[in-house]
Amino acid sequence: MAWDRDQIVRIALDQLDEVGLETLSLRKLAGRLEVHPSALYYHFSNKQDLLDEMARALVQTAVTQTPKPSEFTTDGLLTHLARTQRAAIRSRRDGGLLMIKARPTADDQLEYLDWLIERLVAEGFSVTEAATAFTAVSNYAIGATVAEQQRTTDAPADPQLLQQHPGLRSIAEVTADADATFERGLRWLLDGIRAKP
Amino acid sequence: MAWDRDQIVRIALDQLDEVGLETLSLRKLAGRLEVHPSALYYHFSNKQDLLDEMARALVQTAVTQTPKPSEFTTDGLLTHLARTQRAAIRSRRDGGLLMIKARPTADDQLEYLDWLIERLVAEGFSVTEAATAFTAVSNYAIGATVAEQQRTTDAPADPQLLQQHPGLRSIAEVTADADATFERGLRWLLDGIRAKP
DNA sequence: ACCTGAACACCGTTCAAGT
DNA sequence: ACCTGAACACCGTTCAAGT
Repeated sequence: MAWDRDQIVRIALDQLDEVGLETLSLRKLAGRLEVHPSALYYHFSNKQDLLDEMARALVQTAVTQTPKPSEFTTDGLLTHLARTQRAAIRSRRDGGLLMIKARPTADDQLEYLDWLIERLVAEGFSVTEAATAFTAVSNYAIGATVAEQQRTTDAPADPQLLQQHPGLRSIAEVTADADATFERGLRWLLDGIRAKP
Repeated sequence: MAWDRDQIVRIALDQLDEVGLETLSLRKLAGRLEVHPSALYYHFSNKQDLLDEMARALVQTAVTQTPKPSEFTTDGLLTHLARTQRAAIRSRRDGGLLMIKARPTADDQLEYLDWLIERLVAEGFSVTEAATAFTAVSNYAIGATVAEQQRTTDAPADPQLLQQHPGLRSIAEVTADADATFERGLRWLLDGIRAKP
């Protein structure tokens, strides 16, 4: 059996789902491939290179799988962007940490990015506004989804703390519905963007 | 010389600034303290415990140092929240990664949180709205600042890619002014929150 | 209370060599 | 082209023991 990059990335993503990013190691991955650890350095220049490829795979499948906006309005486009980022992160355990630690530059993501900014400009944005809006929405989506994902990974909040801090309790109650919280914040941001100035 | 937790945390934060989170190790920290690695386990139950304490220190000094809002309006309160999160992250190398990997529960941060939600309710928010707004602003601030910080850590984008992708180029140009990008996205979000519904 | 010393079970990475 | 095998310089953590 001779492995190639894509196969190794797929199996590395399986390992990620099972053990998490912290415990993901080249040595264990090599063990699963029934190959010596050093063999991985034929396919990847180092661990970071593998992580970059894994993140690229997440984004790529999220871009293709998230339903395209039915209308190319500002709202439709930016909502699609946000949901795509969220889907990419949620598709794997520790997907958020992976996306943060990996360098960007997924090739088809760049096409998507160019296309989206171009369409925003067609909707009446200046290039600067379009790029700023893209950045804001993307950062919101990633921030919200990473927090949401960490919440499932971390231990639940101490009940006694919840008792003592009504603010914390109300946040815990609200964020229990991750979808609604994400969408509401997104809508607020989009409302502001639509109003500009 | 006998160390205590606070001293060790301070020196660990210095080490973080010098070597980054990836290369921060208990062994090197022990070396700097002129102590055997195992000695750290007298003060901290494990590495995560130390990281939690480091994150707590970041947030604590950011909360005390960020100028309090002059007016307790919705805008003033939430802007203060966002800038505090950003200041905490930016205060140290890889501060964003640290805050994401650390469990929350800084004690005075909880007081601040309760106070802020209470004040938002006094401004006419329902508890659910206040908690959702808090979450949205906090997630935006963290997402934006982590991205901003990674940008300084990672290698700059390949000039050839910038040439080929006008969308990417416009984003690079916009995010070069990190302050302006952060503040503009924040204002959009706050505009949407103020408009509710 | 605070630390030493030794040990255990791991890591990522390099490099020469094999087929 | 794809991998082995050995080695290097590291990790976090445990535990008995010292002072």
